[in-house]
Amino acid sequence: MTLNEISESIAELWHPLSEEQRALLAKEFTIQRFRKNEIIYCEGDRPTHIMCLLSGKVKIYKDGVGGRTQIIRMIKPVEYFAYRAYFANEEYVTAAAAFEPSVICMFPMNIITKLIAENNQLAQFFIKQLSIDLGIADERTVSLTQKHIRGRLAEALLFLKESYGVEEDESTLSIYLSREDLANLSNMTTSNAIRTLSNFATEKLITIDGRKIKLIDEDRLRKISKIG
Amino acid sequence: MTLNEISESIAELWHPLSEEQRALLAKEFTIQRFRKNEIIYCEGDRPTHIMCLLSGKVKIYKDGVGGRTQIIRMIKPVEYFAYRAYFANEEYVTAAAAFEPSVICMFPMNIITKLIAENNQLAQFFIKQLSIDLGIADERTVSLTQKHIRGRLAEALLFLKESYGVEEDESTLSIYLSREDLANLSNMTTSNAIRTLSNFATEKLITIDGRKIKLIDEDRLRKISKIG
DNA sequence: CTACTTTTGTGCTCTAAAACATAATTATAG
DNA sequence: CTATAATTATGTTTTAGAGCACAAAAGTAG
Repeated sequence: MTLNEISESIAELWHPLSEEQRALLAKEFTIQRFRKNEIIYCEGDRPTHIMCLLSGKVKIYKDGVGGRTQIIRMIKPVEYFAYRAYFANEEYVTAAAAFEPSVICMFPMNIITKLIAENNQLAQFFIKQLSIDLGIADERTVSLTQKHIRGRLAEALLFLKESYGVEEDESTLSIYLSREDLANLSNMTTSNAIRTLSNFATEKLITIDGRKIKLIDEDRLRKISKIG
Repeated sequence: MTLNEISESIAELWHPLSEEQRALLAKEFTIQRFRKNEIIYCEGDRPTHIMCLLSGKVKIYKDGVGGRTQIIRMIKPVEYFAYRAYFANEEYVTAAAAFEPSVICMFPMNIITKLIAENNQLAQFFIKQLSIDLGIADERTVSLTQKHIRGRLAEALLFLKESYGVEEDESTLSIYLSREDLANLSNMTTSNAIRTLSNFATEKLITIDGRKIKLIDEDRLRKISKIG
């Protein structure tokens, strides 16, 4: 990957910078590849780099009580992640892993902090991004605690379409998740994810072929998601 | 309240500013009083001011499906709130109300935005605050979805002590919540809050006298909260 | 003081979802 | 290719917690 290709991808971080600042950043970043299911960072680790997902798919998750895992959010290209803990001066409270082979660009956080101090537009980018994410987190708390299983699964399916899009047929989700990941995303047990998914298929809301999920009746899915 | 007293209170916003910037802010802020249970803003409202709670207690909450309410976070003096939606360029996704008579200082967000653009320390204050809040939201999501009722209630009681402190006896919570608010804070029905609370009393973890709650065995409460 | 509303407390019932059990199918490794 | 593990599928049981009913207590208003 050339520096040019990369600077295309990391636009939001890159654009606000002066030539000098870009030179500094260009000298310091590294690119790292992760295999399917490889862990990127763990809960309790000390954050050192901001990460930008160049290609692939990444989950941010948290292991809770009794071996259950909650997927907190999912990252798609070209999003930034892994910086919250550093700004809060904490260790990571979540973990991150790659769903699929992923390429990640890493910038040392101390450089980013320096650039933020010099460059107000960059500061504002982070303020906005954090604000958006906090709003999503608040919404999600209520969805996950109050909606019923069907509502939560419908929401998850629609979210996956929104985030990662569909294949050429316009309806097959581009992300292939295991039933377990789908369960961890929508706060239910794996067996309930399997059961509810096949109920949705029986009701002709979706079709399933292994991990391929095709959304057939989005309107009704939306309704199910909404009423909970 | 004199400007001096106020500038004491709103330190985090005030300190980073230059004389000129302080003058601007001093000209523009307003003070507003809210009665017990009065609504401060609603979901769907357009945000215009950042608020700083000078005295009193405020809840940020969200009404979900089927008439259930979730308390998302609680504000104590002297904390800032109500700014997230503006930064994200959204309407409020939550509502806010006063638990008790509260005094709130309001600054127009367009002034704050201007000050942020000029003053990098102020930008960094918001980056840090948002980062901390996002971490709390992530933790909370997992607690609320995975812990059992007893764990969630124990967590809520400990949180209330942490946030609002205790009275002179060193163990009575300074905040007097209705059972319903306690339920909405810990994601359960009112009857389960009542029941679980009186179980805790029977087990000598707490004593209850109306809305006065005294924490007796904090260690065990912590254990109950931890194991879920 | 009396009437009315809201909050708290307790018992009982019901149900959504977890837990468990067991196949069948599909990957993965040796 | 075979053995082993992981994932998916389905049926059954169990249970945590919601829902409902009702009474007592405490606020609030007229």
